[in-house]
Amino acid sequence: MTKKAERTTAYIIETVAPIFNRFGYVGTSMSDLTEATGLTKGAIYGNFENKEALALSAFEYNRNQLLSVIDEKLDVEGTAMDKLFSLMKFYRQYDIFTLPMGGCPILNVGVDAQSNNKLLAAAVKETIREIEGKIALILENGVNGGEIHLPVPPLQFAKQLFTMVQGAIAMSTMTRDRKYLMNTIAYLEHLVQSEIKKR
Amino acid sequence: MTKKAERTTAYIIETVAPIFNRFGYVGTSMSDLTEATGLTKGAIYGNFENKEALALSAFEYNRNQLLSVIDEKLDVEGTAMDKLFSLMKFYRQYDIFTLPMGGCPILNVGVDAQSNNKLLAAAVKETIREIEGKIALILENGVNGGEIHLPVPPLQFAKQLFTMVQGAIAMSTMTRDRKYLMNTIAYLEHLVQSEIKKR
DNA sequence: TCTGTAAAATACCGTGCAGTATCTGTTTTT
DNA sequence: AAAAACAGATACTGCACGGTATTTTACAGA
Repeated sequence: MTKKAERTTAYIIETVAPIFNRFGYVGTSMSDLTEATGLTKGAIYGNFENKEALALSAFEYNRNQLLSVIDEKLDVEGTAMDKLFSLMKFYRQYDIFTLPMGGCPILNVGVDAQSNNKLLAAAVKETIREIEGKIALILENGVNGGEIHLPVPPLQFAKQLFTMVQGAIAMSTMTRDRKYLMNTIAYLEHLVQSEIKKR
Repeated sequence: MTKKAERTTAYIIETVAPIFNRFGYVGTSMSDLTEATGLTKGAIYGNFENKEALALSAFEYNRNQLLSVIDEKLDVEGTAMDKLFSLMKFYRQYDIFTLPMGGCPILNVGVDAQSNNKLLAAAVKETIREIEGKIALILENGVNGGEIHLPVPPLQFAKQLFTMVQGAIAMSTMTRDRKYLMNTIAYLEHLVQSEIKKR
């Protein structure tokens, strides 16, 4: 059986992660966290060195959730095109997916931490790199299999795709209008279909 | 001659605007502002009701700077295509343009204020609406003049364009890599050229 | 130059912050 | 079941926060 402290640590992280993501690093106080967890400061500081370490763990928790869903969506059976469409279908619902975690962790933490917390900012940067890499890999396999052709190198195309997706997320977040997400993904599906698929 | 207080108010706003934009509403303390301005709390609170009112004025100051540059770029002599390219050229340098104001005010405030400050969040939403409207107007004139054709209504096309631009801004900001901006704008120029220009 | 007023400086609230030393209760091990 | 180890609660620290009442200074109009 897992140790008591391990379970408490896990409980704290999953409770605290959406709060940090939603209100930001400076916008979240330790008393917000004791209130949400029902634990005292003693319990939290017994499991985490300080606020920054907790915030980092919280981001990593959200990030891991996101990365595993992306892996799952890209791991579907089929062609590179099937995988890409599977990912697009996921992003069409991205606002709903990220609702329980308090919004897009990449956007929220990426913007919030930019000037307030170098550690978090670096973690976001790395996460972006990873996602772009995953998409690029699919594209590369598609090219090598003779299934698709790209006007630019796979990684650059992946970056372009992800930039547009992230733009849609940003606009949907700021305006609270999910049409940005829907319309952008629809456009990207059209783009992928008509631009890179060999006929 | 302008009254003393008016000049002080203006001085406070322009000094404080980049700080609020950079560090966010909760991330900026009144003592940060007294330090930056060289004024005391008495001076600041004599000119602004409270921190929130000051933050709102600061955002409006940045927003107005941005909107007037956009107006200027869209007011160039020539066709709708000329105007669009003029705007794209501006966004290619957007990171440099926004450097003295502490980053993109739409992205920074839009994300930061989302859960911390309804007033600011609403102001951002309205600013987005205005910019989209300005772009849509150019597109509409281009369509009416028989210069361009659009696959969707002007406002929707404007929203799509702006979403991609904002995505590039977000990615450049988060990764501190301006290539996202360059590549995305290059793509958009190609898109505009090939998709909507009548030949 | 004098004087009334407007503007800015000062000194001070009360509160909430992150963090901690210590104590108590609970597991786990023997 | 007793001892040892660990987890969590309590109570507290010093400090920085936003905001304000009051005093001092600078300025404009006569």
